[in-house]
Amino acid sequence: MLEAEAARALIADRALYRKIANVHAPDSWFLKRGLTPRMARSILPGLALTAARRRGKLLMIDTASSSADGPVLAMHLGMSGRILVDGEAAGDPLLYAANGDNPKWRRFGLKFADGGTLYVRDPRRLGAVELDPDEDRLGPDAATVKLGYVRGILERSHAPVKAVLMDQSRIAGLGNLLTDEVLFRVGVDPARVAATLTDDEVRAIARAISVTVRTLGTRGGSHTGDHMVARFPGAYCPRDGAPMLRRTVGGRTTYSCSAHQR
DNA sequence: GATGACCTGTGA
DNA sequence: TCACAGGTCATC
Repeated sequence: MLEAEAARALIADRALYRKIANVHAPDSWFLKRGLTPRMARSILPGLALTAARRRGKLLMIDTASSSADGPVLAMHLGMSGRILVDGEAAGDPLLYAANGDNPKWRRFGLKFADGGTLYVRDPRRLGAVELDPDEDRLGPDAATVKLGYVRGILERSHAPVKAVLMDQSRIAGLGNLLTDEVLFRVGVDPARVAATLTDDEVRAIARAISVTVRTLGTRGGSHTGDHMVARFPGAYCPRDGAPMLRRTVGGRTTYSCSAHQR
């Protein structure tokens, strides 16, 4: 989600009000929910980008012709995707992904009438492009969730707290690393059953979500390694020196401190 | 709600 | 050669 925000800012900064001349869509598998390369090539040229929005990890770019609004161009970066505008990427290098520039990793792109480009570079092909996405499949964005809402979803779930926080239909934007970071900061074990959290813990979590998203968000992305959670086998907690635990929680590799996360 | 598939580059 | 990383989706 932090990468998505960096990408959104890059697009807002550099790609708005530029008219699409051509569409590069060499990978039909990368287009989702019925969109085909042929459709993209017939619909998008002639439109200009008018706004760059984001909900969780989903990037949404509004388009318009001179006379009417066009479709919303939605892009998902998966875990290894990046946006490049005129060949330049936003944010820092990714932690778990290739950062080279093999042309075959360009899964989708727009060529602007002024000669510039916007590309999605995604080595692992887990990203996606679609038109007019259903935004409501996502919960409220993590940057704006309120205490009452967080309390509501936590107290009525018997899943591990980490699984609840990572569920995009409940809160949009918290991925594996960011969720570990939030729980590390508040000292809560990711495997705790959500409904058993105390009100103090729920408050701390709600607060940590917005603080963490904001403080890490100003530094480019959650894959940059700019974290307190030490994510490698045999690591020790940077806060108290206790051994870090490596487990699977909510279906994902999870690191937590054996001492201060309870 | 939990699990495995999807996909592919990386490093051992 | 193989385990592993991640977000999302279909399936149990």
